[in-house]
Amino acid sequence: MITNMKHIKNELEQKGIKPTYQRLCILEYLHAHLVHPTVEMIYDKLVERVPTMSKTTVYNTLKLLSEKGVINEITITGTEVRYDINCQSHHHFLCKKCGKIYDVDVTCPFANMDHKEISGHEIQEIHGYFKGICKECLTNQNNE
Amino acid sequence: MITNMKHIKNELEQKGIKPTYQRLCILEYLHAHLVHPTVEMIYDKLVERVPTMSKTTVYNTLKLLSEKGVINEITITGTEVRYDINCQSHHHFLCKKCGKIYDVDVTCPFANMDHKEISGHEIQEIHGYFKGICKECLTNQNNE
DNA sequence: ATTAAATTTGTAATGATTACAAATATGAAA
DNA sequence: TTTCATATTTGTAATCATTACAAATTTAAT
Repeated sequence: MITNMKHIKNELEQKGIKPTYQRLCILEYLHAHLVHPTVEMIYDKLVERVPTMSKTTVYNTLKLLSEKGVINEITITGTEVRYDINCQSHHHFLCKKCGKIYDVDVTCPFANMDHKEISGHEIQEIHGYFKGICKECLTNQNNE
Repeated sequence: MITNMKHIKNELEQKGIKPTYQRLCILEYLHAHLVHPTVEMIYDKLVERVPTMSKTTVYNTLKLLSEKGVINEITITGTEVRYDINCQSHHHFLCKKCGKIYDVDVTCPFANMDHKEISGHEIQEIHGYFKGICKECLTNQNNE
């Protein structure tokens, strides 16, 4: 996947978002880090390169990108929002032990749902996720 | 559904949870209020009947019940956890406008999944939800 | 260069949740 | 029943994520 600044600038412009430097940095970070980072993680890394970066800007930008459909909010943990670039529909797996979120390769069962409503409610987003113990933690358990 | 205290006491005992008065009250409340309440909502109502009830107890109890599989944590909103008695597998719809969470009557596509693992991760919970604008808010919009 | 609008920034406030220790209730043993 | 150990509950203080807000800065158009 080509994710240089020029492409990211295009991505923002196509969605009608003014491509400011901060926004470019934040979106680039998400393209480069597909581990579903928190606001904290994004801010901590970016502030190293861009010392004037403010955490409020990270919040504002993520909110804007989310509203415009560029990224997704992942609300699995209940304590903090994680962020994901909005690519093809996929699901997530949250490890209850280490807290890591994995992409899961199951095709969303509702992705090709012809109707965009359910019980009269207008559907805008479809989410699915699993919780449990991840592969890595399972093998670690056996070695203890 | 019969949800008197005796049945709720049994429910707790069968799961190996000591049926204290506070726990009975909290679980009874969840049985009687299937609107996916927050901790705040549960506490505010119960403290009227049981003035000594502490919010920490509500937190502790909900955590315990959740760990024992008696109830489910719903982490759709990202800002607060909602609670649900753990009945048959179902999905949820969150209205982005009014914040209400509806039960949605779609059979979980993964419910009868024969394998309890995915990509090597051990599956303990399966969740699915939709976000959008609910029926009620849609009709209200048209009247404004 | 000027000005208005949009964006960014820092700080303070809010709200949910957790930590923790004291108080209380429970249940078994004497 | 009394005593003692353990589990539970309670209240307060701390923490952590998020939001509110106004001042500072940047941007874009005139």
